[in-house]
Amino acid sequence: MSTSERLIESTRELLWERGYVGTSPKAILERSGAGQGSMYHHFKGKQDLALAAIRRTAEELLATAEEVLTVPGTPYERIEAYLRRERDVLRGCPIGRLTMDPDIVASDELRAPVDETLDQIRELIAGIVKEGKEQGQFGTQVDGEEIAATVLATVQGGYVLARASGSPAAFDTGVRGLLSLLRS
Amino acid sequence: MSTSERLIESTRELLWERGYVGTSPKAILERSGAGQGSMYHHFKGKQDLALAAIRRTAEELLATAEEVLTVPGTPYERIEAYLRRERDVLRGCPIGRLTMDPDIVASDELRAPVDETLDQIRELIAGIVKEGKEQGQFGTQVDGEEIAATVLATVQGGYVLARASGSPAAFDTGVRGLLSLLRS
DNA sequence: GTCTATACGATGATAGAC
DNA sequence: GTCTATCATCGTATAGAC
Repeated sequence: MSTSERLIESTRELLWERGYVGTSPKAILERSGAGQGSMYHHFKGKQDLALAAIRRTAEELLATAEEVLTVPGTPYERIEAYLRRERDVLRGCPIGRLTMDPDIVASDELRAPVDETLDQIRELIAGIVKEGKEQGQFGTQVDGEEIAATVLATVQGGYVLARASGSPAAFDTGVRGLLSLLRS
Repeated sequence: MSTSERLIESTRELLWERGYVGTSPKAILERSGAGQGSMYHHFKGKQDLALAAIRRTAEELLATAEEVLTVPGTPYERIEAYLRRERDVLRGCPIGRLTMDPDIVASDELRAPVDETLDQIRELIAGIVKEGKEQGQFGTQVDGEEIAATVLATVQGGYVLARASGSPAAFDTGVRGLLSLLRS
């Protein structure tokens, strides 16, 4: 792996573990094994490197979501697949966690990939719900965009509850609750 | 207000805005107007002061939740009151955001008030859902604990979506979706 | 492309005078 | 109780040699 690749991958890990404010260039250098000079040769600075890392993580997350949401099955089953997909719950969402970082939210450039990714996943889910409504699987009173936001929020909030309690159980409980409502 | 009070209040604000890793003793001193010596006289250090601040914020959040969840009305209406209560959505949850802070999650002492608060709110909601089931307002297939986790997760995740997009709208959309499911 | 040197303010705290 | 001084380390770079 090239030095620039190692820098990006190490930054991705650290951003996931410690967020943007909690990640120092020094920590990135130590983890990647790169030297000071290399980092500032390949990237303009911390923010520039973080941007590359976030963009890659965002792409990956979207790809995973697309994959899971297009498994064969009914609309309900595809949403269930998304909600129940394997996750490292206690690590939190590598994209969603960034929204709690003051420096990310303060920068339009850093926030953009976060916003776009969540938005695209939301649209995917909204389309599936719409399909389910047309097939009569969901009631006509439900709205695709709204349910999509609820599904995404349940996942993002599930991470919060799980990390608060130190156990993935709370995430699963919230998901089961939402699925029971989607079935009724 | 006493110096110690001003220190705690300033820390509460900064923890809400910037989290634990993003908050420096220096910033606290500047905001509170206190001097270095005062801070280390009243508190053992950053963590000790943060603990006092978090405990107070936790108490306040629980009190607000209790108040809203006991408004007169049906179980559905009380949960709706909780979901729709006035919030400074873009600021995020002063307690929930702490779960994305690596130093908070790494310390049992700092994490405890966060965990307990969310847990108590969850129990309050679970009790209300149970009541609603007994009154036949919710289907018998729904589980109080599960729905309570879903409600809390929708709120916590709503903050994430709102902050990602830079607008409170996503929070409201997720809430409306959940309410539509709870009605059906 | 990578390395070392250098810089300067911030971080988180201790010591001791008042 | 509060103030100022001092401290070692970290954070975030820039400069220039190799």
